[in-house]
Amino acid sequence: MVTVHDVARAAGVSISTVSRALTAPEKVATATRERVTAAADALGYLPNRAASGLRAGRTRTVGLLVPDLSNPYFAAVAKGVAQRARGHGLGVFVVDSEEDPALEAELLRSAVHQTDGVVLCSPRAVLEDRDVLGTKPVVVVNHRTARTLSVGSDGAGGVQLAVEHLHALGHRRIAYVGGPARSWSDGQRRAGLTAVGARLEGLELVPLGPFRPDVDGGHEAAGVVVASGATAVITFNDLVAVGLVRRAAALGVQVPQDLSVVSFDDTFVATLTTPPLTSVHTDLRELGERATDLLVQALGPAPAEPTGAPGQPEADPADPADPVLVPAELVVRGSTAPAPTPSVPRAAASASRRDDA
Amino acid sequence: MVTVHDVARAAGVSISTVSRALTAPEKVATATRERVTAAADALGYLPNRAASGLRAGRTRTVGLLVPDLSNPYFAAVAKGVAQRARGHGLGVFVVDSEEDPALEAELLRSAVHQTDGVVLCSPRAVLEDRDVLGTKPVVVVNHRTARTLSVGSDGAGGVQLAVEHLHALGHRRIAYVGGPARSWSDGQRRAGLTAVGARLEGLELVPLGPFRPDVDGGHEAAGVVVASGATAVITFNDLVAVGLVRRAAALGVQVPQDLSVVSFDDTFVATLTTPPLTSVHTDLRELGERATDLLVQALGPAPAEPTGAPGQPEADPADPADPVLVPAELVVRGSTAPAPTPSVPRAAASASRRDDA
DNA sequence: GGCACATGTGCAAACGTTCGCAGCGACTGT
DNA sequence: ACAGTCGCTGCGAACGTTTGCACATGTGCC
Repeated sequence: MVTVHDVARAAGVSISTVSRALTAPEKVATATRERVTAAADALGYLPNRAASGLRAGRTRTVGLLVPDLSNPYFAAVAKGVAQRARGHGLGVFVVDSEEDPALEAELLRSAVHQTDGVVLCSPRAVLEDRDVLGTKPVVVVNHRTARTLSVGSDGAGGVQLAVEHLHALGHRRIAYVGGPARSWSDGQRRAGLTAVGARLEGLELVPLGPFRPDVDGGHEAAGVVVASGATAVITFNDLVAVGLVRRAAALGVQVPQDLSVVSFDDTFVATLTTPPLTSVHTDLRELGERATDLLVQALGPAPAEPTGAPGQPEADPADPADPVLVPAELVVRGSTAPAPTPSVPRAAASASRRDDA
Repeated sequence: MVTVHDVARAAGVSISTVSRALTAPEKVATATRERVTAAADALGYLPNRAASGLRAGRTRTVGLLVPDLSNPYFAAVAKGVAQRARGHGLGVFVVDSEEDPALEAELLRSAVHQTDGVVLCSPRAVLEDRDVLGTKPVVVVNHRTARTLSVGSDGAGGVQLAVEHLHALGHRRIAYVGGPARSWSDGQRRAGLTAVGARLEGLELVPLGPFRPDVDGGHEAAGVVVASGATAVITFNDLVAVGLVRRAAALGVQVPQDLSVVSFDDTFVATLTTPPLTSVHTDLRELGERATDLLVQALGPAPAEPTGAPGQPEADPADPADPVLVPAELVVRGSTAPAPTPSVPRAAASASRRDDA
């Protein structure tokens, strides 16, 4: 193993100079620096992370805690984190909590302990562990907490895009198939729903659920949606849409002729179904990237703060508890179509109401 | 931050004893050990990974290098690795090479340097870096090299299952839509193809390709497959099958009435299509787990070998260069059906030939 | 020409842990 | 009863790096 000593000997300087030449190049004369760097990569020197972490107090490693690494959603976020971390010269320590809240709490604690900060994805446990959260910066994805920074996708905005799209196609009665009750994302979307409901007149919005966020949940939702009399439906994610479309077909309801469907997430599943799904797209890689950027910013210039508030972004006037939102965009595919003609009278009624406004 | 010193003080022993009580419990008297462990988790002590890694020479961390973390295939393998590593008390340092061979080589080098060993998934680069490979154990997934341990899915066995299934349905002319030319997996499958071709008589096997291992590759393959006159086709993976089924339908060839399709991998994509795909399933989580087990075994009891062969599993008579194979199983769904009747004469012909044998 | 000052470099002390070595008591065999 | 042994524990030195401090040299100013 080649160490600073070897490089120092080769370059004819002391180990301090080597260390400085590589970590704080401006503190060293240009000629010396070049000699050092030349020697370093001639010998193939790579600094020992353990040693530097030990002395400097920061490990140049971030933790990434997800409920399920094999879930394409988290996998995409993880990729964003990994990519950005590498850009910042940070390593990624990845942990899978297996959807278990108790395990998650334990792993969070250990992850925080051996990294400089953690990106916590869609936490399943309520995080109240003050001593864990106080010590190092933690960025939470798809969740809001008073004590940490957070990022999330703009579910409210996404819902509004979806509703506007359906409205433009003439739909006036639109159902929403909700996800897990305690989910922040679901809350965001329901909030967006009421917001757009207040804005666009003559619209009847039918929030349903909670349903499980998978194909089976879609199966269960299908009956309720059909019974609701809605001509269009927005689903919590792609998988729910898949289940819903399939079961609806079994009930004799064709998509998109009889029922328009807009899903959330726009994973590649959306492109595989027949018809392909119109979906609210969020760039999950970007979600991971933004989370990492936020974390890096919180790590900031402070080399090692033993305690106290994690480095506040001083020029940012926004409440740090408000999640940074990654914008949503609507990708229109084959699962949405103009509202079926039988609903024309209803559309006419609502149009007249709109004239009143 | 709570250190061994704090625990030692609380337990009334020296720091050496604390260290031993936690890392080599058998070297310490039972009473003392209990006092130490009690003090340790009363104070919430967690050993500092950097310090222990520095002194002990092993980091208790494994590296995981994948071409694309957001690819569900690798995500599943990654989950297996993460799970098993946790079981062994190891951390996972994850790196995404973004499908770039040059980047992969560089990242491999750095990953090897700061972990105890690396699981390298489906390498895109030829790994010839002797000094990298010599120093720490590396387990390669889906690849065979002379210098490292490896695991892979039993593609040859999988092909044979697929062919037998199709043969039993009366198919006699079966195409194979191959993946990337240099791919180990593709090689395995072609080998399985010739093996089963030699075993079952009256069978015409039509290897095609290489094709890109995605939906577009399937699109391109469709025409060739239809032109080949095969009544059944085996595809390199699910996505290829999706593309193939879709384009075949456009050409007026219905699956499974006119053409039976068996895909590889059995990701959840296989369940989402219409018809759902008959697919050769490999437990990817298990692939990751086996890789990790192999790595742990190579890490073995040896605390820190500076150089030389990575600890050989002494009781294992098999050539360590032979990949450990994870078995494949066939999951039968809707994309396979009895061979269309026009091929009956051919089936009869081959049946008569079989009588000869 | 001497003084303050900036700039570049080296020395040595940490960081928290592990582990070789030695000491110390208790137990065993003769 | 005494030497030898063994089980348990503490001392202190590493591991490779960073960084405060001191020192040497060169530069500008009055």
